[in-house]
Amino acid sequence: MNESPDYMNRNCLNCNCRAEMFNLLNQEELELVYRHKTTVMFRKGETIKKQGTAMTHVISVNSGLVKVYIEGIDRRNTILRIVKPTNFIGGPGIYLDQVHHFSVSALQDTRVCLIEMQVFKSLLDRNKKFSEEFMVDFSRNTLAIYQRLINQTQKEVPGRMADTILYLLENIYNSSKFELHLTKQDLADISGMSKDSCVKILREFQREGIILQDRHELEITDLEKLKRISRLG
DNA sequence: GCATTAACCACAG
DNA sequence: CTGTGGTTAATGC
Repeated sequence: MNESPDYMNRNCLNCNCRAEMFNLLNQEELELVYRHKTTVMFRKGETIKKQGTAMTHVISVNSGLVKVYIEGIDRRNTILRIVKPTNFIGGPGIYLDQVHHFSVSALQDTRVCLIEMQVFKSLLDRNKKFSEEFMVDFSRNTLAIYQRLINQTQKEVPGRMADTILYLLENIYNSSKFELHLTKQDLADISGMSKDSCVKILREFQREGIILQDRHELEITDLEKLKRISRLG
């Protein structure tokens, strides 16, 4: 093995797996990123960042899939978002207290770039367009969390699960049939319900012909009905 | 009260 | 990890 993988040699300038906001940096700025980042491979299940630790880096997801989640009371987790390539993971710690307020772990083998936070901040400081795009990304994520807060507090279990399936369909997999990288516990942690309720409601959806579960594959067979359940709560 | 919902628990595959 | 059934506590007629 004399050859290092392609991504090790590539500088950030030509990289096609960087998060979109980095497109707004010029050559000099991208070289700065290149000098202050490391590219790391994580195996499925590994923890990429741990809630409560010092926030030394921000993350750009190159390949794979990760979950961003809060470790709550009594081993209960709440998944904030699923992040696919090529997206960015920052967080309130950047400007607040330099601490990770959530954990990040790999749902499948995943490659990420870890960019030194001080360098990232200096880029936000010197490049207005870049900083604006960062704000847009941050705001979008915030809005999505607001939406989910409403869904979870004002809908019952079927509506919550319908929302979760629609979220995966529209934001992550973009296909009515996909290999699910999440466990039932993960689905419960996104939907704000117990694992038991999650299993039961998915069975119920299957009985009603809304979805088809086959091992780790999930197919949505009646999208209209799913949307109706989401609407009615 | 009574019915429904969903979490909790124990346990089997 | 996934699925099932019984129990229980909260909520809404």
